[in-house]
Amino acid sequence: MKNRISAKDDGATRLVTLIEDNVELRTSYALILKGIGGYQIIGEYDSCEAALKNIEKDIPDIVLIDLTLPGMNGISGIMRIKKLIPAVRIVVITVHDEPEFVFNALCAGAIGYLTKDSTYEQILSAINEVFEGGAPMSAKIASMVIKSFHVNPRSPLTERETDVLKQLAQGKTYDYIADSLFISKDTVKTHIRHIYEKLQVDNKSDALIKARKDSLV
Amino acid sequence: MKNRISAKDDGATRLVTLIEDNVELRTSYALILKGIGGYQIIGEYDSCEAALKNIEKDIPDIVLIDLTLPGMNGISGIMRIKKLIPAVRIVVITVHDEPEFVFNALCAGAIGYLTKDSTYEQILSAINEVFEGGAPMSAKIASMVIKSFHVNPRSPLTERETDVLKQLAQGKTYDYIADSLFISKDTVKTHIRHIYEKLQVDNKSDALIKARKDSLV
DNA sequence: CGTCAAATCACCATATATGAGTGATTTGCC
DNA sequence: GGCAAATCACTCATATATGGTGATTTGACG
Repeated sequence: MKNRISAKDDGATRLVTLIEDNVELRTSYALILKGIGGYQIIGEYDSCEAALKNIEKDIPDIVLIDLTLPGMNGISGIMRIKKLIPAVRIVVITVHDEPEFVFNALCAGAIGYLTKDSTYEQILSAINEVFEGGAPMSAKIASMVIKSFHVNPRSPLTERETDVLKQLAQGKTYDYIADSLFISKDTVKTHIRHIYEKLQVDNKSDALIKARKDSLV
Repeated sequence: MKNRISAKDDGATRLVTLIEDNVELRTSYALILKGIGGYQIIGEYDSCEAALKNIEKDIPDIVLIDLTLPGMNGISGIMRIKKLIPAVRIVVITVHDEPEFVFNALCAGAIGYLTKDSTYEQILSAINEVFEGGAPMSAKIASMVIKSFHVNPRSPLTERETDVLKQLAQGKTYDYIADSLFISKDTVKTHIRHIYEKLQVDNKSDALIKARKDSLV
């Protein structure tokens, strides 16, 4: 290890680990990276289990990983890898574009998410982007991610009611909300009553579930 | 309006509104779009107020907007525009890369976020990307957005405690959590006690604040 | 000028949730 | 054998949430 330079140093070799059970694909990825300078495949595995056995001595800078793998799934794999090497940058390459896969992978620690319709040029530029501090995503994924932030522009709630709901959603108590909005606890209660009426619920849990479902907060 | 074709039709002219108080920049953006086919500047404004007056008759497909503007700020502007025309796609172009600006703009309804160090090529390709269902972001912004999903891989909490905390964070009651995890309410309380000990807090609100701060959920 | 929605505050009553304390069993791992 | 994790039980006091009813002020809109 002493004669290996960290990828953070300028011009250093960037170490890449591949985790993909499809041999053809894995070989393709390896070829893309070998074809250009600056990258070295430090590990090639067909399962997370195999990768995890070696990852602490490989110490890759970046990991390209599929999500559907024999044995441990990719999401769990990402979590375990990040636990062992928090600084590693993990990019998902998968056919899956379902929200569960995408958001679970991101929460687990992925810094990029490419779908398998990506061209080799896109994959390569994604990897370069990661090293420049970016977070590459296929267009559809980026759109899903950004839209997950959007709040309903035509909420039935008033601005003040939304303020209150927002804090309820953060687990704040009536007292805390009253203080932070400079109103009395009774006023908070009135707003909450109106919120429940408008959302047609009769308790906090259901209100928050509905609020999340309808992107009201 | 009857002789105007919606941008959703193939080959139709794409209508763009610009909201930017810096005349030089605004003119540059206009020139970029005029220089290529398929785009038409339907509105050019130096404030949200001015844009909002005309937006319902302009009906742009896309809005390029700055965040720091005279009068109404860009975030409020985005919210109001989305309220009037929910289908419009709004792309922010600003110097600001602070989290408050970024996440507020995204929550308000922006589908893209470019910093002003973007090249004209990047701006143009971003606009095209929007029309292809994408969500263009500058590299640093994409990185901020994705990292906001990451959970701490070295949480002090056990898996089960994390399960409980996750549900607490969603506003669930002890009873609800007990049911959904198939354990007794007393066990839930025990887990919560342990969570409070580990996070060094003594109430739910503070636990959730700390959990969010440390990305534990 | 009248009406209405929104925001504000008050008081009463009850049920539930919460937190703190204490103790105990089982399981699996090193 | 020791330890951490997960499970469940019981008690007690207080905080919190919910429901009901009513009232005032403000600003917007026609």
